[in-house]
Amino acid sequence: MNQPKKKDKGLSEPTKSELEILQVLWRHGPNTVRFVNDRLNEDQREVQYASTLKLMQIMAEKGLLIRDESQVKHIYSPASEEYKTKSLLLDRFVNSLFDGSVSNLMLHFLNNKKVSPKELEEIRALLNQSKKDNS
Amino acid sequence: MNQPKKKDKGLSEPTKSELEILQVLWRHGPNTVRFVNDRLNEDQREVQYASTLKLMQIMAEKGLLIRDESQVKHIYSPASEEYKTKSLLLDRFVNSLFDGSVSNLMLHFLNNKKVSPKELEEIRALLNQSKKDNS
DNA sequence: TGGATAGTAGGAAATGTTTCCTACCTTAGG
DNA sequence: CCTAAGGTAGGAAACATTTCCTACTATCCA
Repeated sequence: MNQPKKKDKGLSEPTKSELEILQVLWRHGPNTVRFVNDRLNEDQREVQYASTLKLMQIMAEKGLLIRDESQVKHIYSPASEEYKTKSLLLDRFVNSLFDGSVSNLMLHFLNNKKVSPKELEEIRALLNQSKKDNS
Repeated sequence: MNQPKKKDKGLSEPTKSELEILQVLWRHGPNTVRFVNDRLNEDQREVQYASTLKLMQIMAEKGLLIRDESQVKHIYSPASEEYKTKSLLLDRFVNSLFDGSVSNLMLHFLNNKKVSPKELEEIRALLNQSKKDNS
């Protein structure tokens, strides 16, 4: 009865909808509910303002967002850094689907032609770069 | 009002719990509820038999599983191939978090030291292999 | 000042997911 | 034949997530 209550840090798992909101804030920086809602409606799907508001309020309670109430129009920002949140989600994902192994994931991609030659080349370049850095 | 109802193929998204069940069937092949439930309890977490049964029945209704009722102990098997389901999930994941780009994902990994040197080498080998195959 | 406009807050309800109680059915063994 | 053991089926209930109605408050400007 004490696991899901993580007011501690921004470590709780964002849900799908919550992730959409985080994406907007990551891309465009701290912003108002109005802004986020507009972005969602333009880029993703139709949502009522009140729905977005509610969700962002909940996220603030959960500790996923930080709210600046110093102005009438509250400003929300992600509580945890983008890369941390993504790492968390990525870890869970790779663990659950690919036995925690990124090379398994890559293997899957390669076997299923999910990667364009261009991307392949990019990845190869990345790896070479990291080899240099590490050596 | 007509999108989520996909009795068509096994194309609907498995939920987390559903995925656990699929994993068992992928690893061990078509099996009974009893077998799956035992596996879950051993490998993952405590679940009542009736819960697993219910979930697998629902999955059969949804079209995620196929049920062979010719015997008293029904045999369930995944309706869609492992790689197809994983591709679907992977696609959605990469799209939502990494702009649909695998190299973005790799970049994220590399930047955050989430890959061991050993894994790096494996991936590099995979890439080289695929280079050969394609040329 | 007063009304329109644009916010926030608080429920409540609709959905989606998961869990498991209970009833019933079939089969094997004594 | 009867019973125990082990299946399946059908709800109901507990959560979790999402949506949005409505009330209330602040601000702007005619």
